[in-house]
Amino acid sequence: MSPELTSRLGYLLKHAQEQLRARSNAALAHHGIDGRELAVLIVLATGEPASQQEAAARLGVDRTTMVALLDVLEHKDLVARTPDPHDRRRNVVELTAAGRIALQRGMKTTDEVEREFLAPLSHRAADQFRGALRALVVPD
Amino acid sequence: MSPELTSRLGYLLKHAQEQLRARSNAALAHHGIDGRELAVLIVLATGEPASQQEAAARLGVDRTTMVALLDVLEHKDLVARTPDPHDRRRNVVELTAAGRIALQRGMKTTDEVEREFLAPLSHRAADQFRGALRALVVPD
DNA sequence: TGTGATTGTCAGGCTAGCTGACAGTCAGGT
DNA sequence: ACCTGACTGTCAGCTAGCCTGACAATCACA
Repeated sequence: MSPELTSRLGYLLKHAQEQLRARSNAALAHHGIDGRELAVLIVLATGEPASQQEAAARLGVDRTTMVALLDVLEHKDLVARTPDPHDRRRNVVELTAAGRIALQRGMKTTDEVEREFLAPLSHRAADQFRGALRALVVPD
Repeated sequence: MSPELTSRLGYLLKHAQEQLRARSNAALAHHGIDGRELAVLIVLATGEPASQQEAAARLGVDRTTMVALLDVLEHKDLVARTPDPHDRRRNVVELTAAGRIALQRGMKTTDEVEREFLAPLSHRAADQFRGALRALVVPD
């Protein structure tokens, strides 16, 4: 392994992300969802019922991307789109009962995957790593 | 921002990677290369002259991906492919003089970008973050 | 009323990466 | 010397993920 490369942040972040993504998706496959879909379920479960655009903004994706994401989740009966009576341009997107179950199981699964992924670090180092990442990503 | 989401490792890693990638590419654009291409230059500069396949392995990409990457870099006159006299199946890939200059400038630029990216962390926390990432990604 | 903004949707394009095939070349056994 | 199998670079074609630009329906407000 090239020593120069493994000290470049870009390389390390890319490969860390890719590796965690692969492991998460493999584990989540048993529940019939992937990491991106689980993230949508999480967003929809927190806070008030959201329009598609609000959900997209919270997740940090484009609203046109959210359309396809919800198409899949709706087809799996994990979320439901209903027209907002107060603003007929909007859809209110909510978890179904099956969606809430998938959310719980998915979170448990990815918790376990994260723990294994961070296993090379001490408990303390893992916490610091998480904190540093959050400080870098979450504004202010 | 959804509090649940910002404590998921997958979300944080993905957005950290994406943000650093965008900043690096913006800064590197002045030198006519992007982050992926710089990574190839780094790989080629470290260790002995490599075949395309060795370079691909060191970089962690597929050999078919390396073909396209080198096509671009060769067209920019930053690398040169020459047939290996000891094994005519192989190409020996090396940096040109312009490639070495681009490498130096690119590394300097991304060093600066990395520093800005890690600015929210203390010097000490940034070092620990780097170390943790390396421990997670680099095998053994 | 009507003018501009907003929402969900879709078509099309782009990037990055993979798989599978191919010709050319090498190595080892017979 | 030959043959079989493995390896190298290359290309075509596919997929996933994401974006831009357009559109109709709807809203807000002068």
